[in-house]
Amino acid sequence: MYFVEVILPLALAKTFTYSVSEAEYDYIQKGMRIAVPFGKSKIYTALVIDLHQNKPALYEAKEIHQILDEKPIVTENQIRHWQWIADYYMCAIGDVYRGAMPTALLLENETLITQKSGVFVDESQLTDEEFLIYQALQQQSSLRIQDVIGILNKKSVFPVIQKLIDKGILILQEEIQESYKPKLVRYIRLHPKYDSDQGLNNLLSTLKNANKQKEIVLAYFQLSASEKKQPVAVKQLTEVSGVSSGIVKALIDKEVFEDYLIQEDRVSFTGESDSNQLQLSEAQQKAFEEVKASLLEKEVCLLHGVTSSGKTEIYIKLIEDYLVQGKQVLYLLPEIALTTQLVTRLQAHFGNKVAVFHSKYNNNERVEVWSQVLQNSEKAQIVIGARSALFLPFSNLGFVIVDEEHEQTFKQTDPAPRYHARDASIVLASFFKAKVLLGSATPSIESYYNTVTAKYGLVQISKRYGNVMMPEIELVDLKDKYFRKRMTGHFSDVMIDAIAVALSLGEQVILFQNRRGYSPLLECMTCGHVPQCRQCDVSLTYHKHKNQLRCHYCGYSIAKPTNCHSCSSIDLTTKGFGTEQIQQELIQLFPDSKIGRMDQDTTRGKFGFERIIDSFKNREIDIMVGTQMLAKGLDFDNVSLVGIMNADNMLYHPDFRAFERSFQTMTQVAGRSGRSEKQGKVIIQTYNPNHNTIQQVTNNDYAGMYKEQLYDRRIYMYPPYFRIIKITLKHRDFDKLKEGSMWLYQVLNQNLNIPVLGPEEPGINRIRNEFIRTIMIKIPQNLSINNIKKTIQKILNSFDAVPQYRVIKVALNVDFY
DNA sequence: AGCACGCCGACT
DNA sequence: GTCGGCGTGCTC
Repeated sequence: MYFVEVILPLALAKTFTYSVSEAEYDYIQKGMRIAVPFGKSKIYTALVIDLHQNKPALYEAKEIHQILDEKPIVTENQIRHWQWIADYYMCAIGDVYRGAMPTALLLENETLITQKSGVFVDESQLTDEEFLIYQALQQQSSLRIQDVIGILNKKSVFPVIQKLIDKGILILQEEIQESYKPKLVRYIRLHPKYDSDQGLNNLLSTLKNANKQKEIVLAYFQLSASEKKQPVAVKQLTEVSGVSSGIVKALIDKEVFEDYLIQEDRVSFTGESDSNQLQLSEAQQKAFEEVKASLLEKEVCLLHGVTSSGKTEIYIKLIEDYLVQGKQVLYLLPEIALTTQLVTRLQAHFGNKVAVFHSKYNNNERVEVWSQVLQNSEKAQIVIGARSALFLPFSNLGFVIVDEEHEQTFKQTDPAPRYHARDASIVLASFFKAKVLLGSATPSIESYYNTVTAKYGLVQISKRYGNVMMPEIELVDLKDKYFRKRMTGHFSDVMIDAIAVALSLGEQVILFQNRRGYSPLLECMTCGHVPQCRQCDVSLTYHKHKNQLRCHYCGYSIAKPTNCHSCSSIDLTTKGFGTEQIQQELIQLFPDSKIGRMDQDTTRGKFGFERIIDSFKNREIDIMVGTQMLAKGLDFDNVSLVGIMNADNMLYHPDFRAFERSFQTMTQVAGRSGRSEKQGKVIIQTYNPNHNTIQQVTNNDYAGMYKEQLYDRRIYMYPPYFRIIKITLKHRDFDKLKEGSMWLYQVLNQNLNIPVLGPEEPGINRIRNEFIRTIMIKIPQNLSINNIKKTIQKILNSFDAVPQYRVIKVALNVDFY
């Protein structure tokens, strides 16, 4: 009796046991995928994590369906890492497995319905519905369940299908197919019979009367000569010669050419690495050596360098060191939008050793990077990616860089696993005894605290690269400006003058407004009614360009109403403002300038972001208006002015990190200003010019911000002194949710003996028709987090055992960000 | 998580 | 009478 232990891509805490034959047992290795039947009709891609001979006592193990791999595609270190993530972030290992694998490697079955062959069918014996299915099968050989639902126009199609099976007309087939298809490129070469000179002469004479064909042959010779014996692709040939592929085909038929296929990487980069030695500035060189020294002693080092201090060059130097040792390097970025810039820079040094992995890559591309990393291939020595890149099958990881370490996008919030890529990568690195470098101009309070307690090393750069000065920051008091009527729309006179000066000098301007859309609200002037989302507890946002109202939580949209839904008044007005309105106002103020906008609405699609960035870099745009997307590590060399339209809406978020984040965002946006020969300028419009955080931004006072925030965190019991677990409960029934969350709160509070807060109704208390309550648990640093998690898990299990409450959806967020 | 089974209201 | 609503329980 032989068995395998597998994990399934489902939110189930357990592993499952299947039986295998002796031959299969000998063949299968840990880390291979197998297809297994699960439940009545499903087939899932399971991952083998163990092989054994212990027959389960309580149930009969099913047999596996098929083996999908020839070699393991998941390493033991990965499984160990996934297990750590599941334990630490309190989710099922199946959640991690599903989130970690490229979807193309995780196939489910599809039930196909086909007609039983050689059976006589008496059509008069069929009901109308049965006849419809039968008829459809005369057109196509097989139907999917989804197709049948369409044909019958109803959901419960299984009874009908079952009857047809009983009548012996249909059979069901379970299909599971690899969806990864290697990319094949068609190449062409001269037929061997023309290899000799004699053959060549023959060839030219046979083509004497075929001009087009002769052109192609000549183009072929040209290409094969210039490409230094490189194979010639058909596509290339038709492009160069300008002749249609039909003529190529004619020549293949004539046996002048022969074609062949080569499997090609979708994700390869052409381009040579320059052998130029990267020259570090004195400050960079010093930082580089300090980081190296620090990493000799500690596993993790924080590189705190002000904006534009040239951290990337230091990373590159460090990467070189690890590549020399033959190690793999993982470079994590908060935003996939930033990868293009970085990839270009890294390729200039490392050529084809750079691979990219992120969620905007399509399935096939992701599978290719996965297998290159697995094979420790030359092409994937350096992997750049967003947080999910940390799930790749590294075998020889030596160095991890987490750039813009403070960014909250490193923490996954919605589907489980709710992991923090920075923290999870530190654990991953420890499995390989690899080193980690965190980089930021505005480190998170947590990471900086870890350097103060000497857990991490710390290296600082306080000067910008090339001795560029830090920008000069000017505050504009909005209260005063409105009082003295010096405002035009949302622009103060100071801001308008500064923009005009910058434009007149041919310099570019960035304006930051942390809210997209035209204006958040549409309000009725007669009755005060504000249109709300039907499914969520939020007001709809007005988007002028599309003339519609949209919900930013669920995407629901309606056309802009002409009169109030409540009182039918036509006197509607807009309140507040977003990027779109700023853009409109700018067009009025600076009609001769080109104005661009960068936010979620304008950067959709795979290259949306790059397009906008490129046109700004190429100076096709004079003024760029954008949300915090602008704050993330982009380098522009002609921006002399940065304007922050309203600093206050950031400061007053109901969140313990609001001040830290405001400081980070403003400092990062401000950092986009400044050029080599001239000090940059930043103008911040605010109602609170004396606010501590605003002052800290103005004085570039990270230490002051850190000290003040740390004090608050201790007083109010937040990280780094306390770990936070946030529990979110959701249900459509308001009263049931209220009761259930109160029950859970009370039981947690009685059993934990640590601060438990809530159950709280969040500011937005309904999304997609579900009401929401949250409970926060604060765990002091000196207590065992494992024991507390065990207790929480037990309490959640008993919550689930209460019949009224089990329908309430519960989500756990460990280290809530 | 999905999915089937099973028990109740509203309709061809 | 059926269709489909969702509460319940299980999946190796």
